[in-house]
This record gives sequence, structure tokens and C-alpha cells, in this order.
Amino acid sequence: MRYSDTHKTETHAKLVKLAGRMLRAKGPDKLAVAELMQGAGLTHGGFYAHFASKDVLLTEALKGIFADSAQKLQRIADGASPREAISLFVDSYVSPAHRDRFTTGCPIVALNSDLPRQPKKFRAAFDAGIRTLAGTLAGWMAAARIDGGEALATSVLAAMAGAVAVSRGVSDKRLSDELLVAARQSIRARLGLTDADLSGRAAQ
Amino acid sequence: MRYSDTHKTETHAKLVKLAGRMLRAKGPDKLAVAELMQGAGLTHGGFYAHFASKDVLLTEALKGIFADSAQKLQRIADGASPREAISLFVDSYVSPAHRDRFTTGCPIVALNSDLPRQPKKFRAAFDAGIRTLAGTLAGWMAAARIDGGEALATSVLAAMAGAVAVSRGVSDKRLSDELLVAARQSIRARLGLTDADLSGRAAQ
DNA sequence: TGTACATCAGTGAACGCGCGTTCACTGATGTAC
DNA sequence: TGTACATCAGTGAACGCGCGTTCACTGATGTAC
Repeated sequence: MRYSDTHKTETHAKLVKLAGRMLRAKGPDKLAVAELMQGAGLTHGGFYAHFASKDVLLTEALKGIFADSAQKLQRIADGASPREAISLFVDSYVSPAHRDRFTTGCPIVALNSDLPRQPKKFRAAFDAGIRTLAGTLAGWMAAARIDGGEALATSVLAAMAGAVAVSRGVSDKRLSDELLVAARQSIRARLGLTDADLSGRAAQ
Repeated sequence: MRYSDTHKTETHAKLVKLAGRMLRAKGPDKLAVAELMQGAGLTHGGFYAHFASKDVLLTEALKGIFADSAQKLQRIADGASPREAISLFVDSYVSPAHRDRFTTGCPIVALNSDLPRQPKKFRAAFDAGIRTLAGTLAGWMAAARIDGGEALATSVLAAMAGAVAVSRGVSDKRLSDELLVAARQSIRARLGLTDADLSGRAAQ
């Protein structure tokens, strides 16, 4: 069987995308190469025609996830004022919907405690991803005349990720929901957002 | 070699304690039974005289960690007013010292994203641990006339854990330090703590 | 126009290693008689 | 008082399984001549 010119590129992209979802659901260690390939309708032997090693795949998958996140942020900002963008971002991030979305949620929530145990390149990609997200948020904050810079933006991101992560660990549904509400309110207050900044647009 | 009456109990306790440290440093999956036993000066075969399985050990170790945390909290509260206790807790938790303490830090920081992938009993122990910590904090808050109840206490815990977790992932030391400062300030403000609540006592 | 060869994404068996778990055994001491 | 036996924490070899990685091979199609 001979394949089209773009075939390998397409397969590669499909593998990276699927790995991105499996990475968040299963974590770096429990993502198995054979299972990934099977999920893509291939056999495990072909893996090494696409990636030099599992580590290389993981790093590429993580970069892809963060690239998607950056795109999502961009879409949120499109046609919205900085305050609206921040408001939308916080509300959609700190939400039961995000809590329940294990395979497509934010990698900071899904992977933060695995991080110190991963190889350097993986950690570097994570670091870069956080910096980019925080940088975007910091940019919005500056445009909305909210002081605090990258440090505050990063701490807001951390608070949001922590809230969603803990909400995933709390078995009592009501407490889980309430903690998200409390976290959302805290963060909105910290950023000086009021209900007037709420927008009717759908969440991410 | 015949052992004293308390010998097995002591060995068991030593294994649980060592496992607690390894669990936070390496995570549940990379904690190896043979390595644990070697670390305790024993051979791996003896493990099953103490624990029915690795999962049983992990759950027991996690419970031990949370019990230690609860004790630490108790010590912080001793001889302090509720506001002072909260202030001390927040400052010692959201700190570079805690960030750098991988083996003895808070399990919420070290393990939160591993959680959804662990067995039920482990998750239940984690859940119970969070509830207990949040309950203690909520009690202090009530005594200090800070509204919000368990939901706010849990969200504060989540924000603190998120801050420390993300600070571990950020490679730029200065940004990592600054984000901890920003997070600490945000949380203190949220709880209505002022510098007057700061105490000269040493952190945990 | 037809034939031989090159290409290359993917196949599937096999290898090696780490690791959780099992189990027959050890050896020091307490106990029964 | 001495001897045979029971006890039991710990030993260390072995087993089985999952998983990352390797590699000779396949088979469809493009290309050279």
C-alpha cells in the first residue's frame, strides 16, 4: 500500500492529538505506546517511524496542548474588551464543566504534580506553556489597567488550576461545586471584576 | 534472629513513614516496593509480611501524611489566636521553603494531579484528608469571624496548593518567588488578614 | 508499453527490563515436657 | 536441666506481566530504462 504525500504528516498529527488527550486522562507514565497506536488504528511497531522515543512524543503532545490552549485564549479575546476576556476566561476555567473535562481540560490541572518527576524537556515545555498563558493574561490585565504584572497573572492561573484540581479530588459534589464558586468569586474580586464585566457569550 | 515484641510494629511504622516521603517525591507509580524496602534496610520479600499489597501501603502512607499535617496545624494553633493561626498557616504554606520541600510538603501539592488515576481507597483517603484540613481551617475562620464556611476554606486551600505546585513548575526563580508573594497577598486579602495579624513565631 | 527495482508507512514477532508478588527457607529464641 | 519443637520477621530466588524498543518483513505504487 502506497500512501499520499500528506499521509504520514496526517498520521503524525493524529497521533499527537490523541496523545494529548490520553496524556491528560492517564498521565505521562500510564500512557502506553501500544494503546496509543491501537487507538489510532495502527500497530505499535509503527510508532518509531514517527517518534524517536516515548519522551519525544510526550513533549510534542504537551506542546500541542498548550498551543491549543493559546488558540482558545485568542478566541476568547476576539471581539471582547480586555475586561470581558478576563472575565470570560476566569468563569469558563473555574467551572464544573472544566472540572469534568478530563481529556481536554487545562494541562496545568491535569499534570502539575507529575511535573517534577518528568524529564527536562517535558518540564521545559510545561514551563514555556505556563509562561505563554500567563503572558497573555498579563497582557489583558495591563490593557484593563489591572496592576500586578506577570507575577499576579501567574498566581491567578495557579489559583484557578488549584481550584479545578482540588474540585476533582473532592467526592462531595456539592462541596466541589461550592468551592469552585468561592474560588471564582475570590479571583474575580482580586482582579476587580464586577458583574458588569460578565458577558453573555458562551464559555470556551 | 528473634525480635522484640514491638519490633514488627516499629518496622511497620518506619516503612509507612519512609513511604510517605517517597510517595511525595516520586509519586504513587514510581514508588517501587524493592526500593522502599532497601531504603529501610530490608529485602523486598519481607514487604508482604507488613502489607497485603502496594496499594494498601500507599493508602496507609497517605493517611499517615495527612495525620502529620493535621498535627502540624494543631501545633500552629497552639497558643495563637485564630487570626494568628490562619496568618501563620498561609505564610508558611505559600512559601519558597515549602516549594523546595518535595519529600515533606503538603500532599495536595505533591499528588493532586495523580489523584484521578489512583484506586478508590487512595482517592477516598485523599478526599478525607482534604476535608479534615479544610474543616480545621474553616473552624479557625469561624472563630475569627471570617465568613465563607467550608467552601471558602477549601478554595483557599486549593489556591495555596495551586500556587506552590505552579511555583515548582516555573523555572525562572524570580518569577516563582514573585508568584508566591502575589498568591500570599491575594489569599491574605481574601481572608481580611492585615499585617497586624502577622506573628513573630517561626513557620511550620 | 512492459519489466525490474526502489521506496516507505506500516506490520507483528521478539527482546529486555522493571516491578509487583509468591514462596520455600533461615535462624534465633521461646516453650513444652 | 536438657532436648525437641513451634514461632515468625526477614531472606532471596523465581515468576509473570506490562511496556518501551528493535527489526526483518510486507505490499502497494512510483520510477528508470
